[in-house]
Amino acid sequence: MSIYDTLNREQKEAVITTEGPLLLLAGAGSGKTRVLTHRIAYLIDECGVSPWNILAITFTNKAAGEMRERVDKLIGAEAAHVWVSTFHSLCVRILRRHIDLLGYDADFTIYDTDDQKNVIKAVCKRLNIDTKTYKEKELIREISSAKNELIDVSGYELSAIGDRNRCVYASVYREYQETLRKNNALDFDDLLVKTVELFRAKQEVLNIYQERFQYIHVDEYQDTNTVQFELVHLLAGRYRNLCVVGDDDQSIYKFRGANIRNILDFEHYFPEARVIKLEQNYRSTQTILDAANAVICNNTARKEKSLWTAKGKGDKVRLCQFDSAFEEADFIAEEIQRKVRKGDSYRDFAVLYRTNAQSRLLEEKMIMRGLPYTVVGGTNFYARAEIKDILAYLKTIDNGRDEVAIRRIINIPKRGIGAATLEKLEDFAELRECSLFEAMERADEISGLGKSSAKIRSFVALIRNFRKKALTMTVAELISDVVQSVEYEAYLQDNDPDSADDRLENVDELITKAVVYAETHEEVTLTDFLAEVALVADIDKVEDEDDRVLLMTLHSAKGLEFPQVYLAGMEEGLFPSQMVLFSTDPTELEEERRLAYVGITRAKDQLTLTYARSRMTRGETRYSAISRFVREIPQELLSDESGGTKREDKFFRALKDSDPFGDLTGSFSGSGARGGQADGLYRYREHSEDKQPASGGKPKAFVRRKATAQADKPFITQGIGALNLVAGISKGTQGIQDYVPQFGVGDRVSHTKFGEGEVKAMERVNKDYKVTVDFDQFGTKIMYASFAKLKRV
DNA sequence: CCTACTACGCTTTTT
DNA sequence: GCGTAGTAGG
Repeated sequence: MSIYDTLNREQKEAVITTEGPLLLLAGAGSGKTRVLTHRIAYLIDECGVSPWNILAITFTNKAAGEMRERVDKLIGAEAAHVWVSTFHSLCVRILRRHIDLLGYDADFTIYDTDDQKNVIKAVCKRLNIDTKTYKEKELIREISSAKNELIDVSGYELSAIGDRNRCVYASVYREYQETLRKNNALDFDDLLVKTVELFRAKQEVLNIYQERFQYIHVDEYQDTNTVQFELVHLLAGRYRNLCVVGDDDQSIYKFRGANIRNILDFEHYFPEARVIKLEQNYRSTQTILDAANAVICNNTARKEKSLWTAKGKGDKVRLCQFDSAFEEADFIAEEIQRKVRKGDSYRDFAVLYRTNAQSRLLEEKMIMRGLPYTVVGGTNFYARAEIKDILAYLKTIDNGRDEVAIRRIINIPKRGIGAATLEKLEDFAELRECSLFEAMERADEISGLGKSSAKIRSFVALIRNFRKKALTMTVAELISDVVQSVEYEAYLQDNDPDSADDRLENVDELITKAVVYAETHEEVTLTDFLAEVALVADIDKVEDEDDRVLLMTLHSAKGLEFPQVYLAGMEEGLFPSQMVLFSTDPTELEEERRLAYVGITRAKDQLTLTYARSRMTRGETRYSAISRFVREIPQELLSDESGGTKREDKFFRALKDSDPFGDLTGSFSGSGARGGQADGLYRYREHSEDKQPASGGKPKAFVRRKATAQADKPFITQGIGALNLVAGISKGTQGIQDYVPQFGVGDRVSHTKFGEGEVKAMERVNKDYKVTVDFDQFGTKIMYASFAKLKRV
């Protein structure tokens, strides 16, 4: 009995086809990760390949982590030498070693979208470009797609000749790229582009990695873009042992430059390629698969395949219609609550939706019923203002050339260095061709600074002092020191007392992350930590052990599976989105349909499609027809269980209706006219024009409670009183976490890092608990319940 | 230089 | 409806 006996015939074949290019068309739930991990095991155990020579590339850290774990389990300690990595972190590792050959320093910083926007803003100002006509977002997108297509500045300029608009883009692209270089920074796209540049320019470097990575695996190949394709192509150029795994039906990242042709034309690029299809699905019931197949077969650009399962038919796909999104959300929360009472677990459920904005209503209803849930996505932890502030300090300490970072913190907390002073510094820096920080160091050479001069001096001294400390302190200690030295807590309190506690917790969590990072990595440098932090996605942090309902976008859900799935907001104009409906490019609708396919195939046992006839979007109530994707599912696979709202007749009439938009929406004119009713959907203003004056401070914020409770123990009895319903989560933050302590003084609790201990004291601090725990091994620690994830034992 | 108010734009998806 | 960015006034 070997580990390979559990594989089916196609899977086995994929595992033993180790030499040459291999395209693995792996349908949803067909066990592709199993195949990949077994293939790696086979290479090592049966073919005598050194783990050192194996590379596996994924898109997310989470996927990389999972694969790493499974490979470890399969082959043990040796697996540590297999390189399992995301595209971006692979590139970071390579660039840290060789980027000096391209004229950057090895300690380059990585810019996220927020940083990019700041650079673009400064660039536009410098070039006198009106950001009203040329939107920053638009500019970023244009530059990003150019990079994804491996078009460099000169290439872009060439292609822009004769086109005024594109000439403006070209000038921004050039200036942007020069700014990044000056700041010794790379954006996400650069990480890939520069690696390709490096390989193309330096054959000797490419040789190293071609020799190193003799067997290359790429997961989610359908989502690769041109740069990634080129990167893989270059790496596999010598040995051509390239195994790519993907499903063209799950290609959903075109907006990010993913090129579906990479998978569709694989055999064209590699004529000697073997192609193996994995069509047996181990996840879903036949009914769910039939529904998925029925939807996806409306697409034209795809490789023919058909999923089947040995599982039975299972329940029908349920359709639930509601009058409003409010009722829809309430139904979902109510039903989950009911099912959990009957014995299901929270973690059995996922609610998937098209846009992040939809999470709001759902969250509210979950809170009202006390269901523990996690929202994946939305604002990334590392994109929060307080985290970015601290990271900007670290970046300034680490890389003095990072102007974006300096500008962010130069006056945070307020130290009297305002726009005017900053401008003088910048002028000086430009004149003397030095960095902004150098200009600050030479502040006494700049005339007209007046009192600011002393303030700048003390800022410079502050940063220098941090740099000195950074040599001996751990990252975590350095963060604490920064927070204390600049009196960041007081700054948060002054700025917005309501959110200060939450924000401080986030800062504490950052410290925790630094500690964990140091524990799990050897010889941690500040540079490493900052890079790690820059490349973390939200989905990476979802912990499987947590028993909570997951709310997320369809995009985030890819690769996951749940016994029971709700697809909410199945409406024309929402899903498929309006943008797509108005696009002249029919492939966009196909991408949207693939998204539907991804959503449907997440469900193992039960799939529920919900649809609201009216929905508030951007302050307007919109009425829409049922999604065409629902209509593409054969009626015999559906059952209407609207949970009490008896509307079957009308509902099915709408479904059967030959008018593609049913009787529920108004005229649909694709005339291209904007606004009003011309987009085919009835709209009207819900609110009277004479709004209440915004006196009395803030508009009534959504009532959010940063707590949940077990369904059978309502939160009130947990000691979190009704007062806590008052808005806890403030601007910019999201991701409501469960922290109702399920323990009290005297209880034994366990902590992920510190092990077990006894609760010595608990103190209410605003919306949180400060818990004092005496740990068996680590002594007494005081921590906030909200993020310590203490569990009673 | 900082604060408070207004106006705008946003919502498709994110490594 | 909400958050951000920009502007006017202190």
